Amino acid sequence: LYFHIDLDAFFASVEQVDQPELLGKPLVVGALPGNRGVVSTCSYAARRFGIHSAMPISEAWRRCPQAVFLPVRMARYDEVSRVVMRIFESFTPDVLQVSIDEASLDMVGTEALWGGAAAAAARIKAAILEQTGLTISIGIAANRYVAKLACGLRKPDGLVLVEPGQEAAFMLSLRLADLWGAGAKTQQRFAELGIRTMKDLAAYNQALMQSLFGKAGGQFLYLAARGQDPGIYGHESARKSIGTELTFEEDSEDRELLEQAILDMCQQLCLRLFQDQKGACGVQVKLRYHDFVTLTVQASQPSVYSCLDEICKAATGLFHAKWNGHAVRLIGVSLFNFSTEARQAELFGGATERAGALDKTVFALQQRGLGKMTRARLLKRPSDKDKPPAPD
DNA sequence: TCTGGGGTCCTAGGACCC
DNA sequence: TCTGGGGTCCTAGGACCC
Repeated sequence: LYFHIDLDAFFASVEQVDQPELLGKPLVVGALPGNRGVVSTCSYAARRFGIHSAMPISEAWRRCPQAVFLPVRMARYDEVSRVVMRIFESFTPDVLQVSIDEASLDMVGTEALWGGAAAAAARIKAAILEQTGLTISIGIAANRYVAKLACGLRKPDGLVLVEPGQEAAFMLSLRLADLWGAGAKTQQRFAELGIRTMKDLAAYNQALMQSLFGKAGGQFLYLAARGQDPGIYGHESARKSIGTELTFEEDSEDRELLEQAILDMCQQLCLRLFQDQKGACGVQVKLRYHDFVTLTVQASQPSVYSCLDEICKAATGLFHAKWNGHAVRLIGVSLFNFSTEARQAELFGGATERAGALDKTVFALQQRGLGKMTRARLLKRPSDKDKPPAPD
């Protein structure tokens, strides 16, 4: 059997563990009121006001001004997440981490150790609560997909077991809106096609489904509707891209400011690349205008970008190739096509020695938390780049 | 004061090659 | 009295999830 485990209102719950006086209160973790942004997670008390994840923070504020609003402390949640995953691993060696707050456990063969499914689930819940103060919800089923859906059914602190052989019947008991993998657009298509229930959906054969929703999409829906695992967590694959993006508090058409944002983001990404000892052959820039129209441009080359400067140049060039001069709401940069033979020597010191040396200085400073490069220094080239940045 | 930031995967269309 | 056809690679956009 598979156990799908989900931490309840994770970010909000961590804040409540760290600040017990917040327990039971409406708590919203995400953007701060007055800023652009959305709710990341909120406590169950906040949900009673109609607040939910991805809601604009202004709307959350309107619904419950007396709520406590806290910023996202991702480093802290990562830390707690690692503790939780380690506890899961004490119950079975086969833990598939799905996200920061979810995991899928293969519990086959652990009966002798932990007893039946219900007993094992109780032990896991107790261990997590005791060691972290957090509650979890667990779904148990013969495949990972059904286990995941079962997990979402009763929260918080839930436990739902789907008896093997009952997968198809279980699916029929769900609402169409609960079908994981069919989001807003697909739900709209369902409505247009007159599909209103899981039963309606399960009536479609595979060929018809694929003609309507594409090869992969149709296959997914066909299997999911029957409670067969469409393979959502199939291959444990390495990360394929890293990226960062920024929504400005006010839309901007200031060229220097936009370029500066790109340079800052390239620097962040380079640091991560450096820490991971990877090289990237591809750069992508993303732009969002005031009207939310979003576009992307990318470029890739046969070999790895060899230094911060090269990545910045590529990103800035892509930006100018796309930007129409209108006010920009968001800029993003990401790197992809990681080189398999990423050699750090080539990456940060080889061909372009000076730039490489500069990069190293920047990274060394950042890693020691000793301040940042100034804007001017990042912007100025090439006369400035021979000198290492002053450490103040 | 509408609409974050981190990702993954799929698809359609054009370029290019044989 | 034309303009095949298949395969692969790349790019941009989009759907979806946490």
